Amino acid sequence: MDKLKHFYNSHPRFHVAIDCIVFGFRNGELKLLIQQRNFEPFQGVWSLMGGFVREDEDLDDAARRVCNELTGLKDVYVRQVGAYGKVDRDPGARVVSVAYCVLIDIDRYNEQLNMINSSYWENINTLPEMFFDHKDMIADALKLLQRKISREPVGFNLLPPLFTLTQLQTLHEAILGERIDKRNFRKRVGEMAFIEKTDQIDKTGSRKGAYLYRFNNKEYRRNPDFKL
Amino acid sequence: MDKLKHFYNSHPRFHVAIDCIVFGFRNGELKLLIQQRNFEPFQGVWSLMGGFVREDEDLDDAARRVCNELTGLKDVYVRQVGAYGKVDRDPGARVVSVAYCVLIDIDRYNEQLNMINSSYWENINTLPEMFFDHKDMIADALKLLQRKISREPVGFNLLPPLFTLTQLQTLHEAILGERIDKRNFRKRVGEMAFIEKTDQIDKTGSRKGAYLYRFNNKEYRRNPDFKL
DNA sequence: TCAAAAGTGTTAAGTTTACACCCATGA
DNA sequence: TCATGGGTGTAAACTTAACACTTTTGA
Repeated sequence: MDKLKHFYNSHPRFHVAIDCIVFGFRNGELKLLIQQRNFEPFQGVWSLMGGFVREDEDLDDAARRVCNELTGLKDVYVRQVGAYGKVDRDPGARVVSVAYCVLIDIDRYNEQLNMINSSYWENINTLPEMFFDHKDMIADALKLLQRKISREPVGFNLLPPLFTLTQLQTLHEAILGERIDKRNFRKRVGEMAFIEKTDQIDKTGSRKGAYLYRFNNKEYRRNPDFKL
Repeated sequence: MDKLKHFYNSHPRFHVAIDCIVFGFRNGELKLLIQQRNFEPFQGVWSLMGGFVREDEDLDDAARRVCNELTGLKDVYVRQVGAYGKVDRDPGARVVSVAYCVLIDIDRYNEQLNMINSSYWENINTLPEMFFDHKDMIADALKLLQRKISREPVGFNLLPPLFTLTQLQTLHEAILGERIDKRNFRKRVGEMAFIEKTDQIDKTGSRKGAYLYRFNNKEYRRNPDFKL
């Protein structure tokens, strides 16, 4: 067994960090929660929300914890994007970061956290310069999201429990970066029984008002045919 | 600066390993290169080909090095699958593994390495029980490969420089796990100028002989429309 | 009364699938 | 001469894309 210990000890050890690409959707815009570093070096530089993995924590659990610490939210959609391990990607020490794509309903986010964390929501198309490889992580997370949004019901994690079809369509447009035909989009939504029309109407978006819809996950699991 | 050091030191450090899912293709079968552990604990258990990341090495470079050590090959297709970080996934120490999907032309592999590494090529459908989460890594690597094979010219990395259309089709079938219509497949190949017919004929696969084709990467970059 | 967003079907174009026979060769 | 894999085209089914007007209501 000592031989075993020696075997492991002969190899280096690195810090392992989590970086969260936290997506939100508001006013037809896809936004990211980013943070200003409040310590040297690179104080003031914008970066993703992150934290270190603990000794007794699975990677995925660490991602959920870090995400919870930064947003105050639990039961949030969290998926791994990948590992980033350039030698000098962190100025202070060798750090391997595992990036996670996080989708939240921005209405549930407590804006006061922005004071505490020196963070804010920035439109994904107008991000400032960012720390080392964080732009790469964001690009990869966005690609992941673009790939998933049309094949799995992940978009609903970015919307409130009740949403209009215009909101849903605008969300898809913001993620895919292209316009979608309204009638074709609604035709496809209509074919999916798990996107349920309620009898409630949202009047904030127009004078006429629009029906509110709901994602029914039980119904989705019964018949998971998703294509948008 | 000391404050900075202290900041990093207050967080734990882990071993970071590379695990290679090495794919090969021979006799119409998709195969994986797997290895029998030659040290305790779990001596004799089958595992992926792996190694530890060094202090002065990017993750991707480590993957290429490990892959080179195990196959003797350079300039090989290597793509990250993801990071695997369950607390107890390695019995000896906390190890975070980054899995890499590796595609090689099995003809270039020196079979004598199998003696040295206690490794062998096993059909992907008849793998033995494997070390901890290695089956998960394999499943994820295969999904990645399935996703890519129809949209990018990655399959050619698994074939010799000259190949018949039947070989190419059988490769796709093995990766996707389903039969493909011969005429439809060849129609699509015919539309892609970068899959070039040579005037050479392979007689090993049939009495009649089949034309050999070649992937032209320059031509592909000129007009990268891939859809198989 | 008018501006602004909601809602609603049809047709053409393009893509995908299904399908069967002849050919060339070596044994 | 025959068994084996190589090579070839067409038509139907399905999917996707393009397109414009009416409705409701608050200001």
